Parts: sequence; C-alpha cells; structure tokens
Amino acid sequence: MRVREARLKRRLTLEALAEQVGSSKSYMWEIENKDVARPSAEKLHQIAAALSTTAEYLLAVDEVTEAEATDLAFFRKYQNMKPRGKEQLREMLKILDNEDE
Amino acid sequence: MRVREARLKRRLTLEALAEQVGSSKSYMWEIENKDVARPSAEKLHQIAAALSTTAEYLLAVDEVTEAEATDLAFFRKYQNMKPRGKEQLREMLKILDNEDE
DNA sequence: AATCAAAGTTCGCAATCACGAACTTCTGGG
DNA sequence: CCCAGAAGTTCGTGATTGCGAACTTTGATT
Repeated sequence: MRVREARLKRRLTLEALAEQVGSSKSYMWEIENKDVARPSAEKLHQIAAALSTTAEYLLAVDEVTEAEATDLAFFRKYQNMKPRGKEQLREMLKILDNEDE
Repeated sequence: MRVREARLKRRLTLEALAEQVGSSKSYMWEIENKDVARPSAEKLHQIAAALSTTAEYLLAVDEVTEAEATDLAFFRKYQNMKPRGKEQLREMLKILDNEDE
C-alpha cells in the first residue's frame, strides 16, 4: 500500500488526511503500517481522491505509474465538474496546447 | 454497485463469478443485493478483473451523461500534452473546482 | 534541558466482512 | 407432472474493519 509515500509527498499529516477522507487518523496509520489492513473499496477510493491519485495506484496492483494515476485522477475530477467549468478547462487546454513548439 | 448487471452481461452465475474471484457465492450475492455491503478494495478489484471492468465503474453511482464523448476527447488531448501543460491544467482545475459552493 | 504542542502510536470494542452449509426457487427432459 | 441439478437465497459465525480516546514520541522555541 503506497499511502504513506503519497501522503508525505503531499506534506499531509495523518490527521489532515483523515479529515479530508472523513476517517480517523488512527485508521490512516493502520492502513499505512499494518500489512493486514484491507480497507473497503469506498474508503480507499476516498483516500485516493484526497491524495489526487487512484485506488489502483495505492494498491500497487499492477504497473500503474504515478504519472498515469495523476492523469486519471485529474480526469475523474474533471468529469465531476459542472458543464461550465469543463468548458473553461477545455478552452484553457486549447490555449496551453498552442503555446509550445 | 453495478456488479449484477456486469455479471449477467457476461452470462456468469454467482458461483462461477465467486470461483474466478476466489470468494463465495453467498458473498457475491450479498454484494449484489445488500446495500450495506462494503467489500474490501482488494475484493472489488478482483471482481472487476473477473468482469473485465474496473472497480471505479462497479462503484459508480452517478449516471453516464451524453457529454461523455466530449470528456474523453478532452482527456486524450490532455494526455498528449507535455508535463508542464498538464500541470498547468491541473492547477486550473483546482481553481475552477473550488469556485462553486 | 525543560516545555508544550503537534504528530504519531496503541488499544479496546461495536459494527461489518466473508465464509460454509442449509434451504428455496427456477429449469428442462422424460 | 415430477424429478434432478443448477442457480439463487438465508443464516449463523469467527475474523477483520474502523473508530475514539488515551498514550508516546518528535521537534521547535526559549
């Protein structure tokens, strides 16, 4: 479980993570340190969202790279935005995309 | 939880699914029918694999909109951007996402 | 080096998971 | 119709989750 690594990279404390997830810091600690921890899909999904990654990446099931997980997390957030927000982002992409080379 | 729908589409019985997952058919039934069921991330991942889908999809409670094609097209463009452009877009999303509510 | 707060850790326990085995309902063939 | 097997459902249970609250460690400031 790659939770600790991902949390520290974001400079979050156990308590801050727990709060974002709506969980307890003691359980966050257990997930990071006890290898018997087997969190529910729901909980792991929330943790992944709080850390801007995916449950797949945190489980380290296959060779999901961190960059790929970040991209997927971004897309998931995008999908949950309101239509106007989405449109603004798409406009933003057009601009940024034409900038380079 | 969209397990039942996905299982029937694959013409699998509870028992066949359970065997592929390495679980019990009674628990598979509970996941499909009891709304209190909160399977572990590991288990849901195995179920998703057996049904050739993702844990994300099985968990999804939200409905699929017709804007999906647009969203996917946007994501493909995003994926083809350079790391710096991607990062700028992700920052943009954070700002836009926090605007509402 | 003493202090105090913030971060991390341990522990007890109610609630829930996940299973096996028994039970019920659905099928199709004769 | 009746039977047999397959599929689905219920139930009792040991094991595990996930929490609150107490406890320990870290580390910054004086």
